[in-house]
Amino acid sequence: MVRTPLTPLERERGRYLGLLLRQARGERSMADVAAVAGISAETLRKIETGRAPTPAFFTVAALAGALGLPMDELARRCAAVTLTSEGEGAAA
Amino acid sequence: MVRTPLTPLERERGRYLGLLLRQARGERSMADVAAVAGISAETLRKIETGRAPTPAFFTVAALAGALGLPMDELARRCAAVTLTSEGEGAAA
DNA sequence: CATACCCGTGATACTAATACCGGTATAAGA
DNA sequence: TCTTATACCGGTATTAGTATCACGGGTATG
Repeated sequence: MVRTPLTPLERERGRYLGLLLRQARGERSMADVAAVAGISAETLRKIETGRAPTPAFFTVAALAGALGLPMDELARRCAAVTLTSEGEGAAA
Repeated sequence: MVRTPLTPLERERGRYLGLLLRQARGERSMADVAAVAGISAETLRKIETGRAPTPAFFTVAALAGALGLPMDELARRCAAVTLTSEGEGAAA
């Protein structure tokens, strides 16, 4: 095993990141936000649904910019998920 | 071509990101910072030298935390590289 | 000289991100 | 009903990140 597979906790953290991004997107369409961020709508959908739990730094940066979200805020809240290590709620 | 290869500009941006991280590391050793961030020293080396130009979001988040750097600052300065699109200096 | 770090590079292994395609489902509107 | 728009899902293709191993150079210390 050379590259460690993502742990369930990392996947949970990715789902939570996607949830935050989706909430920030609000009423705007995926295609719109993806176009502004310069990524494909498919990729945005995968990130929002947590199927791409560890997206690239600049991908998140572009999304955060398009959504008006501070990245440190995102990272902090996702880190909280990792610390609590609940696994089910991922909310609050 | 399904996944777009990294453009020279994206690689340049990655080199600049690595430069910023290296500057922030200062006198500390790679092994120390990598251990604190929870990644391997080899990976940190690749990121700092720009051989991994688009690291994962949480990887950068862990490094930023270990180095006391704000991620928004990092993203902003790297975005400036992309905008100016110089390609050689990558400094200042 | 030997030992031990620290950094750099290359090769290798394996997983994951990104993108495109087709299909499906749902809701709104003519 | 038919069309359109949006989003979800599966598969597929390709590139890239992450980790380990091995080797080399540099520096410092015994």
